[in-house]
Amino acid sequence: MSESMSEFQLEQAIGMNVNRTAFLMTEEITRRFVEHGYALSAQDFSILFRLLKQGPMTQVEIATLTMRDKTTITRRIDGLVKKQFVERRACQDDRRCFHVALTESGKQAMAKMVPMVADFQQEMLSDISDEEKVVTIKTLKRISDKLINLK
Amino acid sequence: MSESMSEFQLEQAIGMNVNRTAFLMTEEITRRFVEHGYALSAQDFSILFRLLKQGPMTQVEIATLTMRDKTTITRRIDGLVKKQFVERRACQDDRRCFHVALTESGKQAMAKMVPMVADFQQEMLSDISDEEKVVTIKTLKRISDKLINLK
DNA sequence: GACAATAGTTGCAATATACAACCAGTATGC
DNA sequence: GCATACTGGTTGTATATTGCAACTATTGTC
Repeated sequence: MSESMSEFQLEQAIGMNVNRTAFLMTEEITRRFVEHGYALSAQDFSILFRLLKQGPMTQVEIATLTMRDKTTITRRIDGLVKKQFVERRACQDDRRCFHVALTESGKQAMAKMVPMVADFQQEMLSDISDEEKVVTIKTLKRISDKLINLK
Repeated sequence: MSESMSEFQLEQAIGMNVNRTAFLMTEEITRRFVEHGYALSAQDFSILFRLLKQGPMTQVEIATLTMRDKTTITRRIDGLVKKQFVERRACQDDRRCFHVALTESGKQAMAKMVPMVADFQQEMLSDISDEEKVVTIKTLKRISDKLINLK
């Protein structure tokens, strides 16, 4: 069942490679954001990106998608509001919630940042064949799906 | 050169999948550590694993391998010393540095944890073919190598 | 021997996070 | 239609992780 302890190699381990790559990609894209005048975390970018693609959503929806506690999202949205990337709009039919939506300046910022991210990712994959990309993404998805099912 | 903004899909993006998978794997393995009575972060495990495989090393060496500031490592090692997983041994030939080494109880803990991690990773990859595993790890390595060269 | 470099620590601040407790509003059951 | 449960969001608080600046002690270089 289990590999023996002496056989287990960290360098060949999927976990170590996934973590390392995630760390380095996040670091580099954050560096590029800063370089272009956007002080934004990769996490915040992914929230903005979802708002761009899927339109306004409530904080609980964002919390579910990003797998964070809703209190964490309250404070992240506070930060994004302060940076004027998003605004909270009252829901029409439910006075408890907001629709968090990109502002005009948020949209303009995304028009700069999305191509930066797309270029960055293409750059990272430049010498990887299409088939290898597909396999890699499929494998990562299967692992994360499996982990979500465990919860 | 760049994909247009409207074409860029987060779900197909390597960055998003790498991050998500890293987050979920880290969360799950940490949960399993706790479940077995080891309150240890995945980061700390990787330090212990390196000490197990490569033997004692200085804090600066650990900082380089884990890509953290040496002050961060000072405090992580403080924590591992407090948990009695490692000890600082004076270097013979250089009175500035320590060799950080696994203690006996650290080795015993690793004898439990390494199979847990190995099993976990095998479990995650159980329905992935060998070839797909190889491709995935190779792709991740190429990306992280590329990012390290950027620095 | 003076000066630069290195290993490690400490003070400090920033960031990220979640849990508990709470408020306000909505939905359900009877 | 009222009591109760549930839901969306906020605030207080605590914890963890991290790095920079500044420092000490030691070693290496010229």
